[in-house]
Amino acid sequence: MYTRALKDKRSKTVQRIIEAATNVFADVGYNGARVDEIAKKAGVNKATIYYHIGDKEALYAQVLHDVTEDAAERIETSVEKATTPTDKLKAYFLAIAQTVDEHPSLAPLMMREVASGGQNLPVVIAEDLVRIYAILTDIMKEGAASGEFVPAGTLPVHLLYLGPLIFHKNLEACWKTNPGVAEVFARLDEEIYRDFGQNIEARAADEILRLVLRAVETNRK
Amino acid sequence: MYTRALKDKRSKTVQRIIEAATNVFADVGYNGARVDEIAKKAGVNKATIYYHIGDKEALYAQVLHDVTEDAAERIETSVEKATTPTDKLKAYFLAIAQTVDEHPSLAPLMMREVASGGQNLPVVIAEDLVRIYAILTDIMKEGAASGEFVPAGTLPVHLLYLGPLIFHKNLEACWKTNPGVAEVFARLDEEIYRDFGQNIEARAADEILRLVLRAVETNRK
Amino acid sequence: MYTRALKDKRSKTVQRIIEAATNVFADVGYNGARVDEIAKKAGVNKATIYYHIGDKEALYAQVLHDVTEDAAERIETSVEKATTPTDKLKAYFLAIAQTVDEHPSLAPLMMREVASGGQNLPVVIAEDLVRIYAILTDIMKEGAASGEFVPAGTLPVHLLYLGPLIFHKNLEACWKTNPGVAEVFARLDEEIYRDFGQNIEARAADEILRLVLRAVETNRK
Amino acid sequence: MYTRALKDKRSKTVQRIIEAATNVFADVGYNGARVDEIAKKAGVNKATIYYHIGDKEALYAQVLHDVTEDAAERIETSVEKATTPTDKLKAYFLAIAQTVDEHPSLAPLMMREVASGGQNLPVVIAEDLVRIYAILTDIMKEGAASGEFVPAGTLPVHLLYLGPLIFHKNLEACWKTNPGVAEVFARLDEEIYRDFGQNIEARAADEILRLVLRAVETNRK
DNA sequence: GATGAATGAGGGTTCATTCAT
DNA sequence: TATGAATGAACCCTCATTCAT
Repeated sequence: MYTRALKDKRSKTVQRIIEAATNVFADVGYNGARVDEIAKKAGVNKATIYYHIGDKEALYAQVLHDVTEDAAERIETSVEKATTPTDKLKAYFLAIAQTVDEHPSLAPLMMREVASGGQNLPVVIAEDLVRIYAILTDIMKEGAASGEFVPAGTLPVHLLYLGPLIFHKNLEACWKTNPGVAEVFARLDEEIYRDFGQNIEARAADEILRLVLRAVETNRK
Repeated sequence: MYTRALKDKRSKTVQRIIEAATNVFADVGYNGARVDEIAKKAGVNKATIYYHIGDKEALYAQVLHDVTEDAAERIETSVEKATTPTDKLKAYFLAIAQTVDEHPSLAPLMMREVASGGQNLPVVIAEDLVRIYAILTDIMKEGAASGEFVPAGTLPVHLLYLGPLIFHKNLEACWKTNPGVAEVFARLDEEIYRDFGQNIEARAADEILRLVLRAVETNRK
Repeated sequence: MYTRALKDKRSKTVQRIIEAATNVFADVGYNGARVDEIAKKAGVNKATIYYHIGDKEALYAQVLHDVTEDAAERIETSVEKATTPTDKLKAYFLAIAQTVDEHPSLAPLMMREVASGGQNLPVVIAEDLVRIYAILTDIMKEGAASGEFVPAGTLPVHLLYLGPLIFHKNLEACWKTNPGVAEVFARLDEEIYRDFGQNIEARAADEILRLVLRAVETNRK
Repeated sequence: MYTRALKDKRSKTVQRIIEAATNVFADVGYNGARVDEIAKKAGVNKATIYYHIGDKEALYAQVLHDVTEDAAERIETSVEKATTPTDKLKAYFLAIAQTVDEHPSLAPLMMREVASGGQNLPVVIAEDLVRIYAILTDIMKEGAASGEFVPAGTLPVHLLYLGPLIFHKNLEACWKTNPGVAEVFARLDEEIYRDFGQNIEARAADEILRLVLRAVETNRK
């Protein structure tokens, strides 16, 4: 909406910087990221980043805000369209999954941020997260009131879906990146595939969603 | 057992180094950690670390291995004592929770490692993880065979518990560390406490366990 | 020629770095050289060296290349002007002597490089040396064919002049530098001076040239 | 003689240290040598070296002295057996060649020492060298007096043989060590071998000797 | 608006040397 | 006599940041 407009008004240079920074931060985290590399990937001089955006921390904040804001908007829109608590909950989770899918940088970014105790987390981002969190709080209250859901805290439920999802996303990267580890996990993959009788990567999000709904809903399938 | 004996045989110096390194890595991750600081916290010269253990990477491996090996042993022992699949699953999860509780560094360490795609993950650690993973595979197969569990992949179930647990552990740190973020989340906390009518921190692990069991068991309470 | 032009286009900073590096490498060799000292002597920050040139090895390569390239060009030009094999041979040797004279760093640099088995010798330099070597090969063939020279391998003849020349150049430095050694050699110097009836330093190159020509030429004087 | 006796009296430990040090210094020079590596190759603890011999510099002096002393003795013995100046000169050169052959470390050691202006050269060594040098001075005087030799300075003649010899010895190492350089020089080797019609390595010392004698003798073959 | 050049402040690692045992 | 442990002092290199142009 208005934030979108703001983003579109950004100059080509700034856009390229943000994009490059997003990728680099996602790949190697805040501490691992090099301003040099971001500048190179953006095709601009290092000093240009300082001119347009500011220091490394400001750049990081910008990158995080871009994606959390997007997530908040998408979730709000999705949930509004649903009617029953169950449908709203599904919409909430699916919107999260979609965001994570479309922003491959989000998963590692979040994990790292959480892992570091939010040291580099700007307040703007926290507000985005609160906005998202509030939506689920409403859904859970409504579901518990109607008897559709087991009474459960917002945070546990949120994490029950987000935790496995993010972990799984990052594990895929682990398997692809680290040859030594990949080799060791190879045996497991076979078993996993056999368990599901199909490709685990494609099914993982669905499977997690199924389990979380079983945990929350009173009505068993 | 024998690994414990090995650990106990370590010299005072090595013990102090490992301990300091564990804390520093947990606090700021691999990239953020400074060998200088680890040495200082251990009360030894920087070169002493290189003499006894090796470079930064070797030190990291040692730290990770110490805790994953411990976890693997604890889980194996716990699960062996249980009989039914449900009890075994509970034992499995509780042993994980205990390990995470006793090693406050484990949660951030794991998140960061996963977030970075296992870039710094030594193969020794991967083997520990495989060992753990194999235990759950057996439990899930047994439970599905006896009809006690819904058929479910090992990985989703593992992550369904570990994901929320680790996330929650780290979030506690976030709340305590970051003043800006803490303030924003303050409102949420109130609601959460009201939902449960008690201290969330104490209940979180239990609540997650309850939900995961609901997700997996056919006979839900 | 064109390489000269290239060198002249170098910025003041780069020129100062190369110059300082040349001196330091010549004084203490590759292993003994300290990047810090080179930076200090060049009057630039250490990082500036890395910005403009690269790591220590690249700097060394640049320094060596500068002088070997110069030598190759000078020798080629000199030899082209001569006609008979004997004159060409003299021109070849004199050009070498001139280069060694004008680049006081060359002698120690070469000895050290040869002494270390060419461990730090970049391929670019090797190519310069081959270029030089090829010239002598032609001269020797021509001289042997015309009957002016004894048949002799290129390498022995090259070394027959270069070896004593370089050794002598470095020995001068020994005498000047090391007080203990100088004292011991003092007696010898007296005898040497008496043998020649004049200053050895001034005559050394000439004397070596005379002997080498006697060794190679069929026609005795 | 008496020095030999001294050497034989050295304990096994000291012998092993000296031997290891000789090899290491020859391979990588004084600056490149690591006390750690010498200790390892000698199979003793690093501190043992300090206990028995002293610091790195003392160790270096010991190593150099061992070999120069040996050379001086060998040359004296050889030359004493010869009668004519020509035979004495040959004996002198051959004894040098033998020493260099039997102590593969000597060539690089000398080059490096000379290259560094004798910075690390202990006075004991200088005395050995003077002793050697004095022998040649006598031979040259006798030969010039008898008319067998062209009048020539001791130093030029000494270097005329030693220079090419040492250079050639080290170049062999260059060719074997550095793959990049070896490749470039490959073409030359072919030509050299063709020139001689046989293996250059085996003939090099002979060829150099032949040329030096041609340079010095009045009666050239 | 954009950049090439330059740098201060470390970062990880190495190494000759010492010392208690 | 011999050693494992420990260290201070560097060493090479990197990187976020600034500034003149």
